[in-house]
Amino acid sequence: MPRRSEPGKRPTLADVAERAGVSAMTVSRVIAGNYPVAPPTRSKVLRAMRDLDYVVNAHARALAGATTKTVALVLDDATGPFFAFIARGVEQQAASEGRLCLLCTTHGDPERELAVVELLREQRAEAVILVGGAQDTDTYTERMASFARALDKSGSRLVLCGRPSPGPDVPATVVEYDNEGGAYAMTAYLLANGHRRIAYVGREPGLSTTDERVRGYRRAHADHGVAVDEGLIRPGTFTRESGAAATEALWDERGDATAVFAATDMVAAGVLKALRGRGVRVPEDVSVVGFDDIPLASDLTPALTTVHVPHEQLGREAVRLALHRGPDLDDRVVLGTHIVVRDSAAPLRP
Amino acid sequence: MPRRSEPGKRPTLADVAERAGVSAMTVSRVIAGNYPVAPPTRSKVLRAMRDLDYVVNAHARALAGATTKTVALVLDDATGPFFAFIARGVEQQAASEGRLCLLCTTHGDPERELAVVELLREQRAEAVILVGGAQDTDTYTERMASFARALDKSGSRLVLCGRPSPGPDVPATVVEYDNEGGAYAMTAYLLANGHRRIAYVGREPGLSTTDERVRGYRRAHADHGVAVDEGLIRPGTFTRESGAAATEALWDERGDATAVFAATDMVAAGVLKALRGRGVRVPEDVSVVGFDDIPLASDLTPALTTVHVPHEQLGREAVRLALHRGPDLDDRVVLGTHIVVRDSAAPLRP
DNA sequence: TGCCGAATCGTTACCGGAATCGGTCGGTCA
DNA sequence: TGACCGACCGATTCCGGTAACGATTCGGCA
Repeated sequence: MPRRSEPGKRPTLADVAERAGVSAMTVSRVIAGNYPVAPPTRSKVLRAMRDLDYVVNAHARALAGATTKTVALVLDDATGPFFAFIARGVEQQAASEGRLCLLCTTHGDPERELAVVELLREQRAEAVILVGGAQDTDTYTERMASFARALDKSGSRLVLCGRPSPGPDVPATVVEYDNEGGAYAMTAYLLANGHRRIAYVGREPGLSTTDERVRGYRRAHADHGVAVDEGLIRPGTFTRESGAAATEALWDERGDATAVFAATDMVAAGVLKALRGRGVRVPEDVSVVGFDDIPLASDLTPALTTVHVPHEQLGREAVRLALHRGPDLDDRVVLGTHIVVRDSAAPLRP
Repeated sequence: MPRRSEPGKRPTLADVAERAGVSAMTVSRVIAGNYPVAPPTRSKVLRAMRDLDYVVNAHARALAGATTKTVALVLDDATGPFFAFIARGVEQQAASEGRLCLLCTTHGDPERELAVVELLREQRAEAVILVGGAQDTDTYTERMASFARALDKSGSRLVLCGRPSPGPDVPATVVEYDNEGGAYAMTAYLLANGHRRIAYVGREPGLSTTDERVRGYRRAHADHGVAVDEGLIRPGTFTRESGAAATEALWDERGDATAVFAATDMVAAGVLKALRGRGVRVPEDVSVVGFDDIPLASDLTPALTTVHVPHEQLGREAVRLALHRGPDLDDRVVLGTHIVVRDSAAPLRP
């Protein structure tokens, strides 16, 4: 028998069905829209739905076998310089595919990352998108592989976004961008402008991102027949302070670099600050370039020449690939990067 | 009879129960932990859960009457200058209260906002947090009231964050910050520094935020016995370009302002750029101040003196208030603002 | 007139947990 | 010694949908 609508409760399918004088199944079909329902019946149902202010229960629907229509985005910290752009890409693509987006943060804590993944297993999200963040590479691969398998068992797809692939035979999707190519192009640009002593500032040890960028830096040197001066590759973290400190140290030690390739735009901001403090003019005396193309880059003085990373597209692709997977679609995509020329780099002056 | 665990399926409560040799209810109690279970029984159950790699189904749980443990955050655009900070506050507080966070964006489109609210009604989110964004004030109040009532019927609480209250008798929670007070303090600061002709740049018509700030601006003038020169209050939107354009127009028309109060930091960036273009020195010739205290503020040259808005706390309070409501807790909270003195404002020089 | 298939709609059986209810068992207290 | 209490556990029902299958109606056509 159809459940009568008690006053305090939210209306259910059965309530709508009763009011419309049809069965619950018919109401369900009207909502789904993928099954023929006679027009008069349909309008009766729609009317009842409106009268009762009925809304489906997403959880009941999810439980009954339909998909959850949910993707989850996991990032270090929502306030990171470019996470917002990835989030926008993810949210937009998710919305356009009729999905809702769950947001979690880990603050770079692997333990919390694990807890979050467990939480998302409970949620049965269709995709779990892990974004960026520093990784200790020794356990990274197996951690990701374990996440991928666990999520797979719960019916979710793991997507690694801007993170290295955990290797083959792991049920995960990877969306990366061309770190090496970007660094190569930028280094080649500086070399073509006559620079020969190009410092690389902010090499964070054990971070694949850094390794790839340095690889591009080296390859560009090799292709231009220029030997890399190892003393110009300076370690550091991806912060403004680190960029400033590394620059101070470099100039204290030797002041002969004519260009500085900062590991990130944030590092470049620190580099610029340190150089300004020393009275070094940019780009007249020294050229400075960055990587990422965050909004800050165009706000700096001088506006920063940098490598553009398609953050928003990264997020979009992550959702797209996770949702429609097939034999024709690849499990790994590498998005292109390109340099953006602004005012902080100039040809070498004799 | 307990359902036997078919190979392909995810394990359920019944599977765990069967393996542990107890009833499903007992397993449920072990998980909930709020009901006595004999230690041997408990460990048997825990073991079975581990063996089967069991995870609860959040949707089944939500359906069975427990709460959804979910809050929803709705904002214009994740890449806005301070939305990320609100998002961080919301996510952190949600996480610390054991809730998951749904993220939706509207791109300032009221129609999409409505669609999003409907979607969230289906999700039965415990709280729906609407953040900032431009509002056409004529229909705003009734729209919010309608949202509040609709969500209330679906068991969700509407939270307006940084938005004006829709009035009493509406089942909504409001978390605001002191726009008028911040503008008052900043204007008073400039007046105390000897400035008498203080331009207000970026009054966006029909936006309550603007109205409140201008009110503080006026009140400070009145309290200091200084007449407001209406010609110094300039309209505009909250963008860099608008700030630059308004400054150009103002200086073309009259160049006698000794200080500029920009409606937002972003506007201030435009003001600074326009002044720099005209060779006007900041703060030697003209003082410039902003509102919001976004990261950009400290990156500008000179670093911007501005009004700090506690964005992160705003998000945190939104979740906190929505979750534990009671007769002792208020439905409306106004967070304080305060000025942050940096380098862009100086005493008036004779 | 009678058969057949398409169009519609209802019935039944879950989905995976939580809550209610009731019952067993060991021990306390008068 | 018997009433009573609290810890502990299981059967049952319900939550609000969906999928699969069955039933019914009706027009076309032989």
